[in-house]
Amino acid sequence: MPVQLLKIVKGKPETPLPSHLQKEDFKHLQEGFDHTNKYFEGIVVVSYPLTKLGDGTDFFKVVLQDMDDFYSRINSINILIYGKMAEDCAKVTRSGDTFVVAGFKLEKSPTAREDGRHDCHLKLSEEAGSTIFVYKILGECLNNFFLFHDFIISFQSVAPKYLYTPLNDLKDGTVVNLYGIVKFFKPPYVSKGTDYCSVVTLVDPSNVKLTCTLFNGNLDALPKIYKVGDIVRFHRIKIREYNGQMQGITSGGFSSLTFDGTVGAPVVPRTSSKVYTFMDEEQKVIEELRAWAASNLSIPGPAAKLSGVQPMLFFDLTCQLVGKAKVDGSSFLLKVWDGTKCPYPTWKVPVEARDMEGDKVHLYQLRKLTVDILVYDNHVQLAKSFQIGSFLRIYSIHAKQVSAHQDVSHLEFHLHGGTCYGRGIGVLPESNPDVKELKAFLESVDLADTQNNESMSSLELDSTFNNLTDHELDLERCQQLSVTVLTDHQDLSNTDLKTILNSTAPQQYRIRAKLRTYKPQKLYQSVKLHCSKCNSLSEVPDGDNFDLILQGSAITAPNLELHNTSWYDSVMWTTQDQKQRKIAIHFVKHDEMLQQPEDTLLMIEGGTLKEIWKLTKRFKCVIPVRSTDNNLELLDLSVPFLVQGGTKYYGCKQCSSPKPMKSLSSIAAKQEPSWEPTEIAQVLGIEPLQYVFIMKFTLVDGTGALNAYLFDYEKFFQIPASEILTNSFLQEKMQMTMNMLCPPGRKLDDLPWLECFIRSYNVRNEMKHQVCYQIFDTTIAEDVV
DNA sequence: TTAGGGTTCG
Repeated sequence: MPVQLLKIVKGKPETPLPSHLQKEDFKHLQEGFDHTNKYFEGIVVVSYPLTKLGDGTDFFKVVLQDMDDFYSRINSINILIYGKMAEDCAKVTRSGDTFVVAGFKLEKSPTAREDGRHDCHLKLSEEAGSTIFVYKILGECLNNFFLFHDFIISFQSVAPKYLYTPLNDLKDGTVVNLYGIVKFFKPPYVSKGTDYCSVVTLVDPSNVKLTCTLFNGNLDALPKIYKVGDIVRFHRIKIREYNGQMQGITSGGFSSLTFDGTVGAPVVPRTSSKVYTFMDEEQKVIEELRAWAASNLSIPGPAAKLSGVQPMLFFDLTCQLVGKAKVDGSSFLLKVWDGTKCPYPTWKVPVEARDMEGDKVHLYQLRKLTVDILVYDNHVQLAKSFQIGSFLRIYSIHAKQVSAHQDVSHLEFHLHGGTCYGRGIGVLPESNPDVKELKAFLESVDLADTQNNESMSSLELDSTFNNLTDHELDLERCQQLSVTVLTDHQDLSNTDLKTILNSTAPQQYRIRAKLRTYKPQKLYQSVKLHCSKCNSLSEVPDGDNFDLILQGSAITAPNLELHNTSWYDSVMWTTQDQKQRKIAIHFVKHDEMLQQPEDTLLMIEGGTLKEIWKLTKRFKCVIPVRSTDNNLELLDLSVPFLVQGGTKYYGCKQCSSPKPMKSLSSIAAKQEPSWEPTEIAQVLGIEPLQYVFIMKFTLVDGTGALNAYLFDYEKFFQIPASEILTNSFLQEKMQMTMNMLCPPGRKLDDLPWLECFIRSYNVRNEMKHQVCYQIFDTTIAEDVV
């Protein structure tokens, strides 16, 4: 058994507690100390039966022993728990469990003299805002997605088991516990009664659906479902027959946990419950449901960005709230952004400046990127309550195309009244992976960029326009200044193209010319892979090929003898579909411990493209592998040897000599493995290919025309070629840049000037000799991109 | 009690 397991068994949970909580020493559990944001941790040495106090309140008492000072004369303290928290806690607590308690009230213990324990006791209840984390003795660990599978599978939990009913086995009039995958949901909305309501349709591997209607006066008590495909666990849901079908409805004591449904994502429950059980079975069930869903349900892909909005359709948007304003009695304005630019003109809802809530400077800075979403009727009350800066997911926004005066149409965003099709709004916590991604993206958005480029993509219906549009102003500017700048050789003077064409190669020139046309016009076709060793260029393989090779490699089952080595932990499961595909994931360890998901490199056998893609959202690096008799190995070099973030890294077939995966263990053993692609490539014997833009510019200056090649990793467009294929924002940025260099439909006179360095060189083969030109040491002017 | 899934008044 690996050594790190003992660390957990001996009562040292590795789980990250909420970061604001600080550990409190046993000896500091005294009156006069401030225990706000403090927690105490101890082992349950005695637990008394659950009882009722005179007023009917449930009461549960345990004794916690301080493990930091085990041999002190006084090292235990009474913990008194009241109400529902007592009931919940009593169900799961056993001697030997570790308790972490926070938000407690400290009082003098009247029984200290008799029981010889601490002279204070701690009182906890849900009403007082207390929190209890219960760690089971056998290595269960809240929040820890790794959960040391092989360890847990070999032990049975000591806690009482809940029974879960499959959805095809529900009976009218019963109260049951169940699991399900969210097939449809309405985010909580204000009902016409006194409560919030959320409607959730679940499905499970029995392929039976169940629609549940959930009510609660407390928004937080309803399941925290963020997207279709999430997995829920409901406890104590009442089953009734309605219109000939089974229906779920909240009953007293209803509680829920929600999990991300993505294969390989951390199994972290989302819940507002202060106490909940979370055992080895949960981990397994969630993983099984994820695997079943991945092969049997079609879970929608990533949601649209504003840059990808389709007119006349409905879409879900993950965004940040920048401003809000009342409009009238039945509608309310949310001003939001997601860092991308909507390619269509969008409306601005006229509101009085004094009614607009939000940071004025921020609203102004983001004015070109924010969109106005008007929400109606039942959504108004909820919308009013949102904090500026919070992250929202707005479900089923209507992108309505409206033709206004002079046939100029614009897009309006409405969240219509009602809850059809899950129409609604939810707040996402900052811990949500989509929010983390969005936040990082928003921070990377350079506002100066969009201010200049704004006019290229849309004519805002904005009263700030004067006689000249920004577009015209830009053109005027371009006619005088160059849209490119030189990064070196400033002393060189210009040479006209005719002189260059009449000269011998090789030479270098500074030129001033206009871009008459360029190839390829479809910019994504300009991205190639380059091997700096053999200087070969190749096309970027498409996903279909990747998928085919993955399917081929999935035919061979993972070799169990290669599982769980000193440097990685392995998990394996079988898909429930007809293919019965076996998937194995090997999580690489560092210093015998698993790292946080965002730092983790994993290897996957038998996964599909979709599964690999999902894993890359959560984990730092994913390497598709296959097993042979003795080793884990890379697949064919037609597929990436590494997927990191959104980028697929390929190796040169000609120059690489792939080594078995165990070569990676040398990086894993390093002080702080950074998992740099170049380093990974090196130990795996891979000569990495670099993404590069290859374009042909036809340049003219009135004296002649020549074709010059652009060979650019990043410098010219200031966009990494490696990211362009997966980042729609960068694609849009590049398209805008090209539109600026070579505005479509313009006469030659109206084109902007480009200052460039070009070098001439000879290309000779048996048949002919040719002089070619390449652009170098040139970049797009800062105020253009 | 409320809602009981299946796009819109604006």
